[in-house]
Amino acid sequence: MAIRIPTAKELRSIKHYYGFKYLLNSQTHESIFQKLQIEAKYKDLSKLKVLDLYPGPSNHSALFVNLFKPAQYMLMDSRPDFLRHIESFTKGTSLQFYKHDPYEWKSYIDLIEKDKLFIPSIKPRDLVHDECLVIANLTGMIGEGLFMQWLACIGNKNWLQKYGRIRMLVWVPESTAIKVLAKPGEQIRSKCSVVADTFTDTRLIATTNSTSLRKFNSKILEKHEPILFPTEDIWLTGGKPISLLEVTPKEHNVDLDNWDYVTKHLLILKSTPLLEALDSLGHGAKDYFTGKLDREFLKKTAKDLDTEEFLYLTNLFDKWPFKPDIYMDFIDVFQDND
Amino acid sequence: MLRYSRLYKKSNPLCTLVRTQRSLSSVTKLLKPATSMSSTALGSSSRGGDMVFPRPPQVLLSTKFEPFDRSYAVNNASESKDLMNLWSLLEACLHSRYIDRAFSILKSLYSVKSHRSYFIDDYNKFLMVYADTQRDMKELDKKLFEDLQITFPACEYNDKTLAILIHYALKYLDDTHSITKHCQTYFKMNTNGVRSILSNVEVLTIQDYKRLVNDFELVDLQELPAEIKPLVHTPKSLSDSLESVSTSEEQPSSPAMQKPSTEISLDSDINPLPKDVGELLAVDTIGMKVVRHTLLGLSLTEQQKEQIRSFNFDTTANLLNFDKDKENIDFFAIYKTLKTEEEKERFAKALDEFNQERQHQLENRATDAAKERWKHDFEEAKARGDLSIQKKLNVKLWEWYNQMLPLVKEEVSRCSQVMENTSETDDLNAQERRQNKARMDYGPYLTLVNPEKMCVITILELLKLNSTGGIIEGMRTARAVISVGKAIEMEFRAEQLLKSESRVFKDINKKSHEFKMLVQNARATFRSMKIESSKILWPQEARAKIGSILISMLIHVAKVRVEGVDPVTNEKIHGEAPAFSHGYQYHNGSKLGVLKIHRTLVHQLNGERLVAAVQPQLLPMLVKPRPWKSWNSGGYYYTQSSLIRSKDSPEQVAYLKAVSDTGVIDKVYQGLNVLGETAWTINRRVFDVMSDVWNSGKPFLEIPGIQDKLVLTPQPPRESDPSVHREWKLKNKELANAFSSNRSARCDANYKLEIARAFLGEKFYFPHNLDFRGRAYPLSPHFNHLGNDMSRGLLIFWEGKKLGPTGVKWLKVHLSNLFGFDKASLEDRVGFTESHIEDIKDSAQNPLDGNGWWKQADKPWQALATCIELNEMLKMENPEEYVSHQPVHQDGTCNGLQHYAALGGDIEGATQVNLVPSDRPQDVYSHVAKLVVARLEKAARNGDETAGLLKDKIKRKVVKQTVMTNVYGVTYIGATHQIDKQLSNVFEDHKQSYELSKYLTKHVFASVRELFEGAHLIQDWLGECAKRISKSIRVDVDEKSFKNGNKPDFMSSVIWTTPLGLPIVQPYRENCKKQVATNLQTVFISDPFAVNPINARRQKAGFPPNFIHSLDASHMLLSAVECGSNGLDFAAVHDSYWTHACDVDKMNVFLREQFIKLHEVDLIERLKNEFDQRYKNYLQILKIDKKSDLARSVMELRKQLSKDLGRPITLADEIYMEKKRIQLLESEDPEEQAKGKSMVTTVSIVGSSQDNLIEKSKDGSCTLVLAPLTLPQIPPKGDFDVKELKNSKYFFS
DNA sequence: AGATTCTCTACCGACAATATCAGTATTTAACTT
DNA sequence: ATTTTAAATACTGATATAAGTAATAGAGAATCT
Repeated sequence: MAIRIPTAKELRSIKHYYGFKYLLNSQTHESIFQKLQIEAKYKDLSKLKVLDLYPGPSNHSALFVNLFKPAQYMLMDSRPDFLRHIESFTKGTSLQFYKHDPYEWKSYIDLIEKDKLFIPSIKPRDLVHDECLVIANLTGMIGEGLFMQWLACIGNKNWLQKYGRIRMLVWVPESTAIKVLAKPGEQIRSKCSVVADTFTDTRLIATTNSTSLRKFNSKILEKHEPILFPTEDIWLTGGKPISLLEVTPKEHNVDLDNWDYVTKHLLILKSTPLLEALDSLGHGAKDYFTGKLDREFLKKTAKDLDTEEFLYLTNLFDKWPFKPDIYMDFIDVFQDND
Repeated sequence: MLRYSRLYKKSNPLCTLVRTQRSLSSVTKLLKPATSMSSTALGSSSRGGDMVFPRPPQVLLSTKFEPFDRSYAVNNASESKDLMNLWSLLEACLHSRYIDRAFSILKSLYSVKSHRSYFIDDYNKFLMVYADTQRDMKELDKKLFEDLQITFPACEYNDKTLAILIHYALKYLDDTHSITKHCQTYFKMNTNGVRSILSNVEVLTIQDYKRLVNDFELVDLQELPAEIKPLVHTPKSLSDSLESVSTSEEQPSSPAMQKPSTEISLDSDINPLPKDVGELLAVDTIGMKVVRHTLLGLSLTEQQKEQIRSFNFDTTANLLNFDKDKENIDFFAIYKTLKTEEEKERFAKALDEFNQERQHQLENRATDAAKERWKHDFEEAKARGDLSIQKKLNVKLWEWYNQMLPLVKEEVSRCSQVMENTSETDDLNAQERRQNKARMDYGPYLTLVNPEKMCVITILELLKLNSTGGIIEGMRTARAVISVGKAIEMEFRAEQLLKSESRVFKDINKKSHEFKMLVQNARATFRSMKIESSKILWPQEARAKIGSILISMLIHVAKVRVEGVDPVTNEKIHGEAPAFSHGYQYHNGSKLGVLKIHRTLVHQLNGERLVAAVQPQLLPMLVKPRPWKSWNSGGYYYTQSSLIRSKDSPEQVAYLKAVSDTGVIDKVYQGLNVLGETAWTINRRVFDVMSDVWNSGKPFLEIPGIQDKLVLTPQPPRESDPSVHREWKLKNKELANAFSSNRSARCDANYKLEIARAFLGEKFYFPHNLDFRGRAYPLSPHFNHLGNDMSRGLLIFWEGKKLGPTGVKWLKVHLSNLFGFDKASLEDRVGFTESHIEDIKDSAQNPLDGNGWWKQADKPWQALATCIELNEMLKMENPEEYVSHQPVHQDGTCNGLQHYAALGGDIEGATQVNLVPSDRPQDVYSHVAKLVVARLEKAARNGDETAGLLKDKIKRKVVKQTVMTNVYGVTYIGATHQIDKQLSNVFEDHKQSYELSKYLTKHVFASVRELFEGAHLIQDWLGECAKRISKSIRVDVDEKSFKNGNKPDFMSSVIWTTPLGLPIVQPYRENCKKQVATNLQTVFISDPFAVNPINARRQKAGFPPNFIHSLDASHMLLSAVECGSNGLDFAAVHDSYWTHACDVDKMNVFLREQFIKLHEVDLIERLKNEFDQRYKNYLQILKIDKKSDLARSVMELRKQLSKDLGRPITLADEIYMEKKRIQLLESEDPEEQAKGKSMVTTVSIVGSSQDNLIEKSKDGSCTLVLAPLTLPQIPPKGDFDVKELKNSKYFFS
């Protein structure tokens, strides 16, 4: 039996959205799922476990269950204003609800290891996990930060990603999507797009049809052909546009600490030729690197570099006998004790 | 020249200046005429006798917002900012002799109309330099004529201009006739009398005066300034030596001539010193012989005499003893052994003479001294053939210095070329052209100090900043560049002062003591004048720029040997790496520029003693500080400091300058001078103990132990849970934090000990200045009597006084107080000490090996010092005969509340803070605790469980901090945290203790409020006033700040005058920082000249405590003056007053008298009057009920007006109209006055309404209206009469 | 006009974000009359 | 030589940065709709 999809009417009582935005148009959701080719990616839907984080109104959740009937569909949220709503509409359905804060790492440990309510199977890393899917909405204020941390988790292979390369469908603010999808050479190319490039295949599935659409990398738009939906479909109206990303983890073997240090520092001076920018890596970095790299390459800037080039530099950095202590790379906040 | 001005235009504020002119003039036109405001001053100031409360000077009460005083008489923020920059640049260009550019800057200055009347000052500066380079009188006359007639027609010469002409006439003309003719003409041209011309001692030299008086007889001796007179005309007894002296320039080292009247045998070893040091030194070396002679003439032991004989009095070689193994003369020990007053006096004089010279050296030759040390160590190492890989630090520094120097010289010469436009401009690429353009900006500043010094300064500054700003092995770039820039500026000022001083006094030699004193006196006057004249500070931007240039050069050359591991072969390899490296770090997503110091260098620095980094300019002074005479003249001799530490607020400075010379703040000067005149020395016994502890490297009391390098915990495996990673990061941050706070604590202690060591046996003084509320602070950082227990324990008075009967008692009380046993009666405190006589003896005799009783004290080091003193005293047959040097403290019991209680007249409150005589001291904290308990019990009886849970837990300690901070306006949430800190010791559960804290805080607040009812009403009143003032609008508000047709920016800060006449301006404004490009990176700095919108929140929160602090500061200074004039040595830490044990009773009487005197006047009423005057005609925005009649009539008028205007009326329009109305009302013309009276504006409607308008009717729709600013009524005062204080012995105890 | 979202959070001494780019303003040059 | 126009440069303001919101939570102001 199909689960009733919450209507806009019953959401009216919810006042606080904590800055979160949700797409409420079921039709669009349906075409999104279609585009995602869920059945193709998860051959055995009866084994599929879905973890839905910050589901909010949860109408996409209901739709998903109705469409694909996965083995398990777990919602996780803890925002007071949504609790009542989620509780009431999941009652008597196959949707499960875990009342914990998806922001907390501990919530996942509790869910999986303590309460054992949602147990992802462990899958080898040579393939994408085909029995587990994460759906999340990170359009709130803390969203971008959390998203970046999740991406880092893919790199680290920890958190949920320790069970295998678990695919994630994440709603993010459009600005975040633009950033993450930036390619080498672009102005907004930044650490997070390098992270996304290095550890994931990220596709733009759907996005708001807004004027800022042009800020996306045009090639990406062409290639991904995202579904466009009007601003009016977003609940709470009048807000900023949002986008849906499909994040598919890649297998990798990156020297993370050094890589992190190198990319972070180089991208500070992202439009400065490497010849100069490299010097900020440590005492005498310029001398070392100029001896190891050819002139043409040194004319490039950090924002032009692709994944491979960053990895190459990381490797060089690691081999540098006089490299600085990368673990001292933080600031000791001044605190008064009186 | 045209070319210059073109270039100049390109890169300088001139263009913006000219641009803004148009929009400006429209604003200026609207300003009230200058005359209208001075009439608003409070009555006529009948100043009689001992006026403690002088009327504030008129300028302070002007309703017109004047961010700058007369020379800054500009009322547009951006314009004044440009002016400051232009001045700074002019000064720099003149010093570097870029005449043409200077002239073009003059032209831009001239174009600023509002500045026109002061333009001549700038021109005079130019003229002096011009004359110096021109060397021809005819040219000079011609130039002046041209300039004043044609180029600057609106500018008129003044007496200083004439003085300049006279000076150069005397210099360049050689025949008597033409000199006489010229000078006569000039004198005739005077604008304010011949005397006024002659008063320009910074222009005319002693030689000039002599020639004018003696040779040409153009002026009478009586016309000369008082300080100069004796130098020109010397009394008979001195004329002989003077005669020989004045010719000594021609015959520099003829031994016969230098034989002075005193009978010191003069060896012929008068070393001619390097030319640039000036002739003064050579002579002073002889002076030092006099010192030695005088000292030897005292009745000393043979050993002491031998010490003195072998002591090198050459100050260039023997400044302060920073050498650990060397023992300087212990002047203090000698002084103590002297028996007669006469001998002491002679000794003091000789020492003072010696110290005068040393002070001079200390302030001036600091950087050279550092350089010499490096060189010395280098050469020593070279001689030993020991230039090994692990070089001594100083050897490295010397090498860096030598490599850096040519680079700096090169850059300086490039700058000069650019400035003089001699560089090839054609075949330059874009990069170089841009660089040259940048040189136009910083060039003038970079060429001011010689390259050698700049190198040394750069190196020293960077080393000093090691591990600051939260960077583990390095520093923040922004801090570094500005520090270096500032240091260069400081050096420049000192150098400049020294140079011009020796210019003026170069013709003088001095031999006899009396004559020397005269010269000294004249020099001091000269210095004051000179310092005042250089009021211009370098813009922050310029500092950052030159700082970055120098630092990047150092980065370029400074290399260290480093060790690394080849990752492939795993072999150790050696190499060379830059010692400094520029990079970035992130903090919460913000970038931060960082200058890293290489680890090997950091390790080396940690091993070194910190001698190298002690800023020698800002040490305690060896001679009495220069007395404060005006806002920027006082304190150190060559290092400029200002009376108040203004927080980058030109407004503060302007108000200060306005009163600086009017005499109204003389009491402030006097008070500060008393503080500065207190002579100190180091307590050697305590120092020895500390030194032992320090060298052991172990932690002891507040001295942390030596620590090895920072070891971070290893990273957990990558795949562990994110929370584990987070833990790891936090842990490391904690480790780093502990490490660096330990490091900085040890550094701090190290500084203190090093300075103390250097001053062992010396007599020294602390120059003071004020924070913006008027509280006094010593200028020397690191080590002073405001420091921690350690600093205080090291300090004793230089002068000793016999204890006498009361002294013995007070010394005992003092010890008891230091142990925290200070809530008992004085008798009991004496009892406390007497019951520990054995402990005291043990502590004094075996401080480290004994029982260590002293370590249990609240303030152990001071307790140790007092134990030692008591022990010595007890050795005396008659303890009362003991000569004590120990300062004894008298602390106000919650001084802020004392002032509040006096203001509010709370009887109960006054009793609790000891304003009322009592046989035991009252403890306000315990009392509040009691009140809280009473409340809780009552609540518990009514069935409040929370109260029941808490009622037994309320101790003094729980409420203490909150009661204390209550005066500072602690918020509910802040107090909750404080209490939670205490309660969490009792209650395990975090949540519970926080809940309880929230509950308890309410009761504590209520109790305090109950106890100090009147005080709190006043606190609220002050807050409300501050709020309204900071949200008020001046009628001639800057039109630009009406951004969106809405409210304008609020610009008025809270300003008041302390009882001592010191104007206080709260500096809290929004900080508008901007990015400024430098060589290394951009830095984010605020422009100190900018006038930004008010930060109303801080204004409001800050005013009550600041006002109270301004009162306690006044009280302290008044007490200081009183003590000073009664011969007491006096020192103070805000609300803790110190003097000799025997004088405590006297001091207590004085300070109570002064407190009464302070509060006899109704200070609150006085404040309100001042506010009413100052903020007269200011407007405020009110919310009134839309349906009220008043609102209706305002709306009516608005509708009418907007119909006339043909567009909707804005707030700006309303303000403009009101401005017009006020202008008319204040007009001289009766017709206009009448017009004003009949004029109706929205404001006048609201103003004339008798209703109480204050924000009523929250419900119902409201409308915003403009109203004249009104302040709330003063709350009623309680019945406490401050006169009761007279006999309250526990007021300060 | 009314709700929502920032911002602080006890005073003073005291101590600090930066790279990059789009868009606009101003200057310089290039060109025409 | 002067005026006009285009290109170049300078200046300003906006935005992104990293990636646990440090431990805490309520009042008051600023901003948005």
